[in-house]
Amino acid sequence: MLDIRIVREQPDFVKSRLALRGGGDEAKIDELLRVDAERRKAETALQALNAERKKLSKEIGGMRSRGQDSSQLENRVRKVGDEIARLNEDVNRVDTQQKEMLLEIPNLPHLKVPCGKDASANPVVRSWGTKPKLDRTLDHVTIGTDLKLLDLERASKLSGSGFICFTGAGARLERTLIQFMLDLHTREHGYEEMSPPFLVRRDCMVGTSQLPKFEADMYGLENNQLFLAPTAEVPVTNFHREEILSVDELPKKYVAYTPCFRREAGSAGRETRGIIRVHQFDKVELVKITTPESSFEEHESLTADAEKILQLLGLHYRVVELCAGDLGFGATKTYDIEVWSPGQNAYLEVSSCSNFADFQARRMNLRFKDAEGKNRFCHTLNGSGLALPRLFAALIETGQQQDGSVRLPEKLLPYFGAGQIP
RNA sequence: GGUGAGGUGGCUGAGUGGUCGAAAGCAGCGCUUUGCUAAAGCGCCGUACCCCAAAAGGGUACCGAGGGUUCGAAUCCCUCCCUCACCGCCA
Repeated sequence: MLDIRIVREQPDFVKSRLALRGGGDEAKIDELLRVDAERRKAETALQALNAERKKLSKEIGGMRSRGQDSSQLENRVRKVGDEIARLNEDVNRVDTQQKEMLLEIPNLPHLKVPCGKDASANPVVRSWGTKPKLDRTLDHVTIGTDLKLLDLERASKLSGSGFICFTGAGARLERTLIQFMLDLHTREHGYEEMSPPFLVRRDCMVGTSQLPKFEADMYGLENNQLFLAPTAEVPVTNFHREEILSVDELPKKYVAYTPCFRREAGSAGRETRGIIRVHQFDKVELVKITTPESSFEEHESLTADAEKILQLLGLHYRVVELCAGDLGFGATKTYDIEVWSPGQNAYLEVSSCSNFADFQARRMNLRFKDAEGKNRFCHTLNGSGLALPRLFAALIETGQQQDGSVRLPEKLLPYFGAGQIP
């Protein structure tokens, strides 16, 4: 949620920043300001009437206690009360309208974010390793099915298309990767492990800005008052919603493994083969809550923490910075980490590391008390560390051998108990 | 799922229709006293929003949330949310 004061004081700046996203949101600003002016006008009038009623009611109290007749005054105040009721409705209506509008406006891209319309304009920030030279290149579906690591046909028998069932060594590899990542982030990177609920309230989904705009992409239950979390970002970031944290407990660093549930309506296309885009997938997520002063620095280290996984697994990847037009709704700055998939002959996004600045914190009223004792909004960040199915795919595609087996990275040996499959 | 008890400031906790944004205590901040510590005394100490060019200042709202009754609601009524206890069911 944007700070209405900034919108009020620098509307042209806000509009020009929003325009960079290319979503047409800058057109909403004038209407928002009109509603804001209306709201403040109605509020001021209401407050004046409230002050009058308060004063007169006290007089009535005084007269009664002295045994005087106050009926004339009471009649007068009753009229004021009627007026208040009427104005109150106006204020509530306009206030709600303004809040709803604010919830639909995306975050401003950070000043240093590159301009560009879509993913093709995302600059590559760095890359690590090189594309492996393979004797043959099968894709993960073929490898996985041949070695009985996963069974997509039977999965669809259970849940329809877009679901994975890992089997045998595949299921073990999935579990191994989760454990490996959690251990690394907790032991080496200083994150606190959390195992949150997978179902979250509507308020939480609004807090991290999945709602109201993207309700169609979410799985809702209980008359849409409860949702299957599309990412651990939702329960973990909202863990401290409506709290005032003390400045010396920041930054908060959490890591959580959860399954993630997404409808991804209308996303059929090139990326849908195999396990690349599914309705349920596992993910280890990193979340930080920081001060405004340190969030960009923390963003860099969070991204590095996620990259470390790929480095230890010896998988080639690159990091791209999202241009303004490709930025997610709530993010002010984002790095995507893309692992190389020999089978797809493409880079696959396995992590999206974003700084939301105070955008989410405003929505969830998450604040901290600074050194001067003032309450200020926190900054929130998150990034996958990492998303499992695509990592799984890259891993078995990169490790595939001439004889049909898959060699696994050494680092997984103590976790997996074998250096290759089968 | 059933029954019951509750939700008041950072915390504890008073307050059942009027001058209550809310007693008191604790914690915190400042000052005085003091060789230091301790102790004591005095003072300060919520948040959001609105008005004002700004500051100073002023105002309104907030006692879980939203409605209602009333001239006036922390206090009475309704709905919802949450917490706790016991019972039932259950991995």
